[in-house]
Amino acid sequence: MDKPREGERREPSAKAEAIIAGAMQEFLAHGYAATSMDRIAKAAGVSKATVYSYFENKEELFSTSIEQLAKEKYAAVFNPTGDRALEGEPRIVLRRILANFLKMAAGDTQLQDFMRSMVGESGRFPILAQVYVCHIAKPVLETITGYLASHPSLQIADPEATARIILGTVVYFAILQEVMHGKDILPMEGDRLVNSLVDLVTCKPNNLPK
Amino acid sequence: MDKPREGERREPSAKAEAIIAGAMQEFLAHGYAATSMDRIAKAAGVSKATVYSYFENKEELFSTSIEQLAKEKYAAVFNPTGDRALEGEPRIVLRRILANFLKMAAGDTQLQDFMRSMVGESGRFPILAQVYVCHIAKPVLETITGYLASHPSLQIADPEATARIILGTVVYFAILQEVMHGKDILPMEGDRLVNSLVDLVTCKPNNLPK
DNA sequence: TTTAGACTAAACTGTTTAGTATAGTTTTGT
DNA sequence: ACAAAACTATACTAAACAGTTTAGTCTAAA
Repeated sequence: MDKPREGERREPSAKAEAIIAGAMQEFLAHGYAATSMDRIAKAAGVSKATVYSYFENKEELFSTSIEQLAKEKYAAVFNPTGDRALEGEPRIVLRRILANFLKMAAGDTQLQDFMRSMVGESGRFPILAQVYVCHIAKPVLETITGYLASHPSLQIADPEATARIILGTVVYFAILQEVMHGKDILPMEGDRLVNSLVDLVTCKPNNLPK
Repeated sequence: MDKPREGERREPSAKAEAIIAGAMQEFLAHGYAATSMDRIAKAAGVSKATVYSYFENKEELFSTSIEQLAKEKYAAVFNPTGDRALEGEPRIVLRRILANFLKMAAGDTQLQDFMRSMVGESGRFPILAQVYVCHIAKPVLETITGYLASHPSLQIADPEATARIILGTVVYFAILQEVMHGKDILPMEGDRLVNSLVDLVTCKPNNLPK
């Protein structure tokens, strides 16, 4: 009659993983309020009682799922080019990293749904906002800031503010084009934006687009 | 027994306005799925039957409310300084407009909730995304682009891309600081960002912050 | 063979929902 | 003054919801 929760975590049980996977799918597709525990159980191929044996309630399952997704997406967006992604001529490195982010954002509908959930539920789930700020935005901004500051050839007056400009430009572009489906109405090549941005921050706007 | 809907719009009835106001309040506070029509009726000081006499169903009321709010917020954010906001030295004009936007975004919690709803519900309500793209993002980008292009002294190589950089920078800053409550963890003065941004796009990064 | 834990399907509780229907009350124009 | 139109309050239906409980199945170890 005893359930597997007592030791906090016994092992990354296959059932628990299936439940989280099903929960992610449903929460991302329908949002927190419109997703039922019955649907999650069905999507996970598991009984509802099993869901409740692994997770206290709907809120905990939601938080757990989205927090894990945050880790996955962070890793997926910022690792794929390997740890040597920062090697090379700064302007080329910047272009490659930013273009890669935009490519990911355009191709990964789960990432788009994740952005929607994060922003959309941040009011009712402040912990999600905190996870985003601390575990995604902060390390990314610090990485960019550090990179800009450690390359004097770039001549960045205020690396911290410049990091905000860089991240804001590409994230809002992804939101507008993909999340809000703006690319049909306001088309623009990601590379064009990235080139303009890199030219701007490296203070070398020496050519017209294309 | 006949209800006032037959002629599409009879007049901006006080009841209809009250219903929309109540709906906005509840939808912004709790999101679409978690808002009940009973609560909207109560918030509007109106019976539920009256709500259904003015609006077909929940979805229509939601769309109508958010679309109206989009108009109001667009006007509130981009008009308050008057039509002469674009007069004066370009760098000062840019600084004033961007700083004003950030001030609005920081002080208007309804605007923050509106951003949350727009992004959060854009997956389930594509029409909202369309309203945002066509009636907010597009005119704003065109205004900025036109301003940049019509001031050759600014030396903007690609005004269209630069407009995206400007808007993305300030909107994502507002999202990160206010919507996601990042200002407690990653504090930064809005003016510092605006100064860096304007220095960057006008190609005069001639001073360190403050 | 027994036993304990993990699991399932299904029923159940109490609440909430969208939307409708009804019957009575106020407002409005004439 | 009067009748139609607009409105309110309330009750209702049928469905869905979170969360619990029950009764029973499967598996692996003792």
